[in-house]
Amino acid sequence: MSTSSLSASLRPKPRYVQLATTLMQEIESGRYPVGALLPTEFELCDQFGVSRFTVREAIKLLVQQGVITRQAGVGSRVQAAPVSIRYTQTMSGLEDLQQYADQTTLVIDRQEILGLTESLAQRLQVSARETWLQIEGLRFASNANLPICHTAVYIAPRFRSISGIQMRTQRPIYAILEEAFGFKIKRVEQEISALTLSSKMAQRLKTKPRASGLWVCRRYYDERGDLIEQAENTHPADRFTYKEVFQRDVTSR
Amino acid sequence: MSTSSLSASLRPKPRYVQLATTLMQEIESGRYPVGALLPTEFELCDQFGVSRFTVREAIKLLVQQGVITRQAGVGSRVQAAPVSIRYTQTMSGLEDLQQYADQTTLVIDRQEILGLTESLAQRLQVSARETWLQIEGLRFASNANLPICHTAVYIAPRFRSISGIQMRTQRPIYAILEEAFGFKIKRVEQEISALTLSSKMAQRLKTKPRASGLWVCRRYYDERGDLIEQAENTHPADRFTYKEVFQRDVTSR
DNA sequence: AGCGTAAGTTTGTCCGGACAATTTGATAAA
DNA sequence: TTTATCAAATTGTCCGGACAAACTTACGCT
Repeated sequence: MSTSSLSASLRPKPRYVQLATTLMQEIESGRYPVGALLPTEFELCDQFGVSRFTVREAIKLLVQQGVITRQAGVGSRVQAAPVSIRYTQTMSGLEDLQQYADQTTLVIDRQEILGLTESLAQRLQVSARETWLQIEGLRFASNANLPICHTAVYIAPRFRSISGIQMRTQRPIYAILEEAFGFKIKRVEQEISALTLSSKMAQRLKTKPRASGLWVCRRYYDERGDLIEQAENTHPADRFTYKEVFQRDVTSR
Repeated sequence: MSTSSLSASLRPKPRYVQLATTLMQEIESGRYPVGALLPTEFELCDQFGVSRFTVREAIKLLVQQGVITRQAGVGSRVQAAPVSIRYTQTMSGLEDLQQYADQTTLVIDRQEILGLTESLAQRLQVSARETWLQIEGLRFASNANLPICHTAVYIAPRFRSISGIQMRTQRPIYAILEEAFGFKIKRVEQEISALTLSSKMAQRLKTKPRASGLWVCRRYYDERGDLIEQAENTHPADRFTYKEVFQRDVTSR
C-alpha cells in the first residue's frame, strides 16, 4: 500500500502555523486585547523555542488576516478582535466562508443531475454536454424564520456521485466535497451584483415582489485550476450585508 | 531639519519587491503566458544574483495576488493574466481600487463642510460635533454617457482643507489625500449591500425609479487606525458587478 | 503492457547570523 | 523649557545552509 494517503490528517502542521494558531487563540481569549502589543519577536523565540524565521512566518499570517499591524521600532499591535458575526459576513479568506456556514443551515429542496443548457454551460465556462449536479435550497440563520438567501449549487461531473449531503446541512458544500474526495480548494472567485428579485424568488424568500436582492456567486477551483463547484446565493437586500477588510500590501508605492 | 521625510520617495524598494515587479511585468508581456511554468527558484537566484530567500519573498507576493500558484515538485504556474477590466471591478488589494479609478472619471457636483448629524456621526463611528468635508458626484466610465455610480465621500476634519480636488478627477480621493498630506492608507473596510434606489437617486443615475442598486461603502484608515475617509458608491444594478479572487491560506486545515 | 521502485527535481520548512530602518526614550546642550 | 543628539529596542531586509515533502521521470521486474 502507499504511504501517502493515510497520513494526510495526522501529519502535524508546520510550526509557524501552530504558533499562529496559538497566538490567535490567545488574542481571542483576551490575553492580548485590542490595542495591546504582542511580545517582541525575540521574546516569542524564547517562549516557544523556535527561530526568528518561524516567529516571523507566524506573525505574517496574523497580519495577513488583519488581526495585527506591525511597525518597525514599535512592535505588533492587536488591531481587531476575531470576527464575531451575525447577519453580516466577514471575509478575509476561505475560512470565513466556513465560519459563515457554521452559523446557518442550508435546507435543500431540490437535487438532480442535469445536462447543461447552452446558457448555463457558458456561465460555468465549461463545454456543454457535461452533466452537472444541481442543488437548490434556502439558507436560514440559526434562530430566524426568514431565509437569508436562496442557494443554487452546481457541482462538476466527476463529483456528482456525492451522497453525503443531508437535506439540512450546516457545512459548506465545498467542505463536504473536500472530505469526500480528498482534495483542497485552492482558489475561489467571487462575483457580487444587485438584481430585482423575480416574483417566484421573492415568494420563496418571503419578501415583497420586485424587491431588491444581492446576488453572490462563488466559483471554487482545485489546485489544477479546474472548476469544482459554483454556488449562487440570492439575498433579499435587507437581510444581508457583505463585509471585508483590505490591507495595503508591499507592492504599492 | 529632519532627515526622514525627503528620502521617502527616493529610497529604493527592497529587492524582493523589485523582483516581484519585474516578474509581474514579464508575465504581463507574455514572456510567461498563462499555464506556463516560471523558472525555478534556483534559476531565478542565478538570473538575478540574489538569495533564495529574496526569490521566495518575491514569489510570495505573486501568489498573494493570485497571479501564480505553486506546487512542490512541480513549479510555479502562471494562473491568471493581469486584470483587464471594463465595467467589472477586480479587487485583490488596495491597488486595484486605484486601477478602477484610473479608467473612470468622478464629476463632482457638490462639496461642502458640514456638521455631522446624529445618524451620520453614528454611521462614521465618530463623535458628533465634528465637521467633515462632504463631496458628492457621479462617476463615469471612459466612453459612456450613463454614470456607473453616484458617489458620496466624507473626509475627516483634519484633512478638510484639501484644495487639490478638481471638479473632474480620475484619481481616487484617498490617493489625493495621501499625496497632499504625506501619509499612507493602511487598511480599508468594505461593505456591500443591495438597495432599492430612491426616486431622486434613480433620476440622477438616469435609470428607472425603484430600480435595484448596489451600494458599496469603503472606509479608509491610516496606520494609527483613525478613519480618514468614507466613500459610499451607489451603482445601478445593471451597470456594475463586483469581482474578486480568494486564495486558500495556510492556516486552514 | 502494467506495476512498483528508485532517483532526481522542485518547492516547503527551519535554522543561525548579520546589518539596515524606524521609533522611543534618555541625555545633553542651548 | 525647548531643542538637538545619541543609544536602545524593535521590526525589516538579506544571506547561506540544511533537510523534508511532493511530484515527475526513468528503470527494471513481472
